[in-house]
Amino acid sequence: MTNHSEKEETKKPSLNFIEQIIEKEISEGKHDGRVHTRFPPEPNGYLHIGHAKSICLNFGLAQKYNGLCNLRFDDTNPVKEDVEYVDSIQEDIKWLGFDWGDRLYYASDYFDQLYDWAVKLIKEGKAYVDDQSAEEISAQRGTPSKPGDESPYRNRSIEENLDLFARMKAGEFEDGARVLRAKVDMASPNMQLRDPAMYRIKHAHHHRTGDDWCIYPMYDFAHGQSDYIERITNSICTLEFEVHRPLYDWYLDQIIDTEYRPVQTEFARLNITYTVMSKRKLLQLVEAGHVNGWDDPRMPTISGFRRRGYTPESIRNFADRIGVAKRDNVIDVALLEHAVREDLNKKANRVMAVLDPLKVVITNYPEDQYEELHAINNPEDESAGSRIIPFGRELYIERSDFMEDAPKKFFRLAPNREVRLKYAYFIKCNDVIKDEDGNITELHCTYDIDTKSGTGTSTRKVKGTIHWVSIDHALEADVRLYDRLFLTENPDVAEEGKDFKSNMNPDSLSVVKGYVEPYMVNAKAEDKVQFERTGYFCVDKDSTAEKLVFNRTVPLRDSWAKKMNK
RNA sequence: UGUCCGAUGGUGUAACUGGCAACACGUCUGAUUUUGGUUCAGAAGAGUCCAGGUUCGAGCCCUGGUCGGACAACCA
Repeated sequence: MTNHSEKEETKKPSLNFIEQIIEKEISEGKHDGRVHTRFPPEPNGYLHIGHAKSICLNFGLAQKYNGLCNLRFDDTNPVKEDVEYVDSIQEDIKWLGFDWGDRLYYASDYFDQLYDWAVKLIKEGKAYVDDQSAEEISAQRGTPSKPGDESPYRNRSIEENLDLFARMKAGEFEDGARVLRAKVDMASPNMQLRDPAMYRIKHAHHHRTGDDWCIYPMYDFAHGQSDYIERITNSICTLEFEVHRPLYDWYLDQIIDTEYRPVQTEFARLNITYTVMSKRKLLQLVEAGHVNGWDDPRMPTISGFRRRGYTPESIRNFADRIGVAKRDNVIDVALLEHAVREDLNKKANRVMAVLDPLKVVITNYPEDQYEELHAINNPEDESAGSRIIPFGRELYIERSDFMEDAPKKFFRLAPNREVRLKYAYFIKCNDVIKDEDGNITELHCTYDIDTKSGTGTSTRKVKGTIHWVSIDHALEADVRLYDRLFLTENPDVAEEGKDFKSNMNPDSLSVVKGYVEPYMVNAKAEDKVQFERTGYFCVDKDSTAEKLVFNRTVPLRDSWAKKMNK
């Protein structure tokens, strides 16, 4: 055995810091070697690519270490939550390729247990009912550098607290009239520990428990306990919950009577250039009509990416590559685009489509004659097979593939220059026809019958190959050309008095009428193709037999355009 | 002004109990190509926030700074 291969075998795959923690726990026999994670969305919006990172992390860890991952809706605030979101979230996770088996849970499943634990805390003198308003409590909380003041209700008798809390539950009080607070430490340097609210009164209809409750637990009083109930080993969340961890542990300390205890670990959330990533901001875009719903292909939501033509594999690969760490990060959107191109290059059939048509008449091709040409569906995948393309006297080519005063390096069509029509013949441009305003309306070309594709009869070579469609056979299609939603790398940096919306790209969507080869007649929603030399496209759900609709997923890399810009 | 967290090429992530800073994206060359795509070959780009210390040896350990982030909803 060579030294080299020995090294290969012994080289450990690099682990992210959470995997290191887990492997250490396993080696120490913690949790009996179990790994059980959970993905805990609040059903108050659609999932975005940042959630995809968390989903891939939590479900991925469970897969890797032979464990389980639960789906748990964190539904403790009925005024913001809705079944629409419960449904879309499940659909998106499944689409991404993950499965929670029969472990679909809701924090609201635990409301009775949570209530009992709250009563227990009251009985132990560790919780009290506060009659003050939210404003008063807030005023007493102090600041990060100044300790808070204790509530005048902090030392009520246990009996009175028990009575008041029962009456809160019974609906005797109005929203906001009272709140149950944990008695921790108003002088704690950690603001989260300054007697945090455990329960608040909300006479609101809950999407699952209906009108059973009019008091609802806060996130902090529900989350750790839910983890505990589900026997979660690793409770993984984003960095902003780091300061909550002492409270997470404090609540657990009050209720735990086993050796087992869940551990919270935090990682940095995902940011992407030219994108905003908060549900609040995305909701604003939807509600203000800046986009057409949560699944608008310009949205960084999972449903938006799905409609845009991204594959689950590409998103999972992306999540893999960005890694997991604790420092703030901004991922270049080019990495995401690379991930889709890489996947689609292998999977998407090639098809010819002209998006900005220029008519070409092949003057030496007989009128009313047509022929069928043979085309490869995917040069990267032989099993994709081949198809037939109709060719005739009148064609469309891309306007950008013709230049009247072409530089030497322009390998496309120009007066007296020759190009190959992909899968067809060489053509030479003889005449440029213009209207009275000088706009080019038509090209007259001649073709060379000896250059037919695949015959090998041509001895000449030509530098460029362009795509085309036969006018008589092409199908008309609406093609939606999507571009980035924001003009600046960090949309949150805005001028004085303005917000992220001032950085929106006014041209993030343009719809053009294009022509595609007849092969696409039976295209179904979410079908993905590459329009040869243009980009990857996906059939939109708005598409019908009468009117095809395509969304541009991502353009092809274009080194020519790059050169032209210099 | 308190507590907690973080700092490695342009970006992101690695570097096992200290041992010549690696991989990916991006950028740039060149080759191949019936997609100016793909593929292939190659290049440039950091000496690891700063200052001390421990050590034969520090990105990793210690001390002190600097900078950045999080925390003051009856949101999650």
